[in-house]
Amino acid sequence: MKGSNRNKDHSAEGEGAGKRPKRKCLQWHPLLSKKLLDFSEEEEEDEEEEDIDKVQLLEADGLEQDVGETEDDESPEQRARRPMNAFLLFCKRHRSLVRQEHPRLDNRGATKILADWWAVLDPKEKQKYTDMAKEYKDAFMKANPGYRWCPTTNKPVKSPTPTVNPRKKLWAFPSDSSRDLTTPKKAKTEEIPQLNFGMADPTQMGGLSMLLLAGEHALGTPEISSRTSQPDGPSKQCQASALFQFAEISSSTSQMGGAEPVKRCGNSALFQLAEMCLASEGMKMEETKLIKSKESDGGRIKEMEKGKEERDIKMEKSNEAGFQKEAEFEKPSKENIRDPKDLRNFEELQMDNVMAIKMEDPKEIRKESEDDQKYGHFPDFSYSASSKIIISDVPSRKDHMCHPHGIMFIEDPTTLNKPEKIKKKKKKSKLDRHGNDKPTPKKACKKRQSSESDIESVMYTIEAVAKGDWGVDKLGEAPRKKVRTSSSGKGGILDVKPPKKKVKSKEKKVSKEKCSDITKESRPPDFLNISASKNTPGEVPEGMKAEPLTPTEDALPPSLPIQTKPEESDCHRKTETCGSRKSERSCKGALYKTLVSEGMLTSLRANVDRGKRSSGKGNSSDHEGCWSEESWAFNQSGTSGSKKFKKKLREDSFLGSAKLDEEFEKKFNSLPQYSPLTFDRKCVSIPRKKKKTGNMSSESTKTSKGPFQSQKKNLFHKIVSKYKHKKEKPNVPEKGSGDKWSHKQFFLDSIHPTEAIFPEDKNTMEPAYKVKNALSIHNTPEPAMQEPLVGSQKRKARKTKITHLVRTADGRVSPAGGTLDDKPKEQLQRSLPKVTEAYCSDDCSHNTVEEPRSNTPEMPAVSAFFSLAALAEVAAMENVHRGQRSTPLTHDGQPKEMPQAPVLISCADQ
DNA sequence: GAGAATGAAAT
DNA sequence: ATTTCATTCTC
Repeated sequence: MKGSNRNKDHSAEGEGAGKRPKRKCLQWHPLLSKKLLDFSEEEEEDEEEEDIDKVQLLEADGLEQDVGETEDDESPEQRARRPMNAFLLFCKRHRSLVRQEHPRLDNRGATKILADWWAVLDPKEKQKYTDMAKEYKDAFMKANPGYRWCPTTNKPVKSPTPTVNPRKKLWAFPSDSSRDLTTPKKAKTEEIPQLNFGMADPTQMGGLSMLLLAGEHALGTPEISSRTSQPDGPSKQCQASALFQFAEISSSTSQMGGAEPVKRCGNSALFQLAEMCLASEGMKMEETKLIKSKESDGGRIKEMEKGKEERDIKMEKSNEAGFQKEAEFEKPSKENIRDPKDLRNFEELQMDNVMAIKMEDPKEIRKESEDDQKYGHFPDFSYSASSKIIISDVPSRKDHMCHPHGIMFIEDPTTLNKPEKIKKKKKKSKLDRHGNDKPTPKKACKKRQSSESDIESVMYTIEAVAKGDWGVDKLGEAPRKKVRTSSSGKGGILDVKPPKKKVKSKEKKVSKEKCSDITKESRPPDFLNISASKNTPGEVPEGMKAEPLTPTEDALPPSLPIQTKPEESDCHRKTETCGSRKSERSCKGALYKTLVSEGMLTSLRANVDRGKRSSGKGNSSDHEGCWSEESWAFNQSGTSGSKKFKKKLREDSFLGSAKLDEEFEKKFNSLPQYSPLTFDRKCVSIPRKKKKTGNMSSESTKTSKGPFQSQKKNLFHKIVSKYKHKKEKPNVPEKGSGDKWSHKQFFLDSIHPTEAIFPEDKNTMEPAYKVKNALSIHNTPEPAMQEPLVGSQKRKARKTKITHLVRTADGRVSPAGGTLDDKPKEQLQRSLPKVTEAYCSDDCSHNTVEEPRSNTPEMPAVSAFFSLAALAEVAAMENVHRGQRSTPLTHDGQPKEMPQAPVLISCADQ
């Protein structure tokens, strides 16, 4: 896609100014863009030359502030993109959902919807995003002290053209220094992998490096900067926010690329990532059953150094593998690259790279041993990062993928080497992990699980957890829940750290004991963990089933701890299965982990109980099934839209930015994601409120202003457009959307929200409604007052007006502006609005805790949690609701029911 | 490339 | 107060 862009860039560069330079603010490195492009399209070689050119260009641009912080190198590049604000984060996270819900809508429409959602979003939830944005911004600023937002006036002439590609999502951009290293060259020279390394390190790492810098600043510890003192870093980092950690990771990676890859690799995150990669690869290999498996094992083995039982076994394999490795070293990477399509190839490449690295830099590795200590601290990060990266790569299939992998590998190798010596310190954890890493292939799981089995497994796991069986230990250790909760409560960032530690410990234990096969299984857990970080719960199963490659990876982020137990059991049972594919067990384990991490477990447990009591399994089973399959898709996407996400991953992957993105994403993913349903309802109800205030303010402002007329025009225009959108929407909200959501989204939502899970997901939509109805109580506390002060008043005004535009039950649209209009609506909604709000899955969780604020007489205030009674009510309501739908208000219009009707209406409105 | 949203920063 | 630009991605 962006090839054209690249061309543009070049031309632009040459031509210079162009039309609009994007302003310096954009940080995008021309190099990166070019490189990326090159990679994708052409070969590595070009990159070098281009890079040079780019550099020059950059220099020219450099005038700007640039930031310099980092080394500069390319000051111009330094400019990173300005950090996203809360709203943007929200958009990024939910856009995919919106799109899914409303495929027809174009981005604009989606954006509008997102804006509506945002407007409706509970302050608490908003705050999460705000915090995240702030955190990121802080980190960013630290990293780039000199960074100016954008010099509005200045228009740096040159910069613009180069920046063109920008849109790719890079979060951060690279610190120059890393880039300077330009490891890429090395890579380029010979093997793709190397190139990848180089590429990845400098450019991609840049963002990370920035983060690192920020972290350093924040911490005040030189360590990071020095990198040498990495060991300290971790601990401090831990203290620091997740972003910082990311930064560290990135830095480590960048360093790798640059000067001393090996050492950095040694660093915790990288190391872990490497391990993860290896493990994952190994897993895949095993799946394939081909030689590859051997290789992977060898890689692992090295990592395993710690010398556990597994290690020994692997050693044997490794010997064999090693053989191949050597052979491949020389060229295999290239070949592999060519074949990128095949995942296998990728894996092989990665393996090769790793091996090569090890071979080359054994010395460094030793040095890194020091770093190993660090690992203990950060393992999680690395995992997540690695896992994500891998995923991205896989999906991409393309050569670009290679880059990321290469990077990853590099890190890994170093780490591997280090571990041997270091073992003493904290390796255990790592080792365990390694063992775990091997997790079975997701695919297998999927197939088997396909439907019932998965569900059963899930149920089983849930039950077990509830009982405290294996789950207990895990749970106890498993911080995930905590994390989740914390994340839900706050930002995901903080949460991240704790879990990591736990994971390691767990991992260690588990890994050892398990069989070699187990090792495979163990791997999945890692994935799970990752997923957990993100959000995706049921990933495993799905990944297993179809296109396991990309999806599976995403789906299964690593969650070490949990895996262990399941794996063991699995081992017993299914060593056989293990060979071919993951055993159900493994899947379960992964699932379990995921659940735990997500915080879903608790809710699931509750649901299960309910299900048993109240209705039959059917629901639960369905639910689970749905979960596994559909959830998976979501997982793939990462929390956000699956498809989109994949695409992104691909792009990112080549950029190398993938890592950064991933890192960022983790946190980003930690952010709650809300189901459309919740928003829809809210939108209906809330808008009004806003309208009141908003209208007032907006109107007043408008009137006061001179531009009023122009605004009017705009308004009109917007209204029209909006109306259009709404047209499309209406369908969605009701059933169509519901169906879509039903499983997938619903689950997703439930995931983040932690607590709020609705037992009867099977029907998804319906249940949700029910629940909502039941919950009705809660509701909109804030909305009333909320005034969208923020932003330009104009915008608000517009928005408010727009929002005002609401459809009445009749279906006609009434301009929102009129407060008067609201009345009728309010009356209708009165009952509803509250309910609707309450229903938001996310909100529900919160709400539940809080209490129903608004009490609508009608709806009994259901306590936050659904009791059986509550469920029953909901069910009843739902039935009623349905009835109404089919035939509007057939019943006597009991006051209570009325609310429901409004709800429907609201949906329609949307 | 425009545009749709919000928000933060800079002017 | 106003202008930029951050993200996303169709048209």
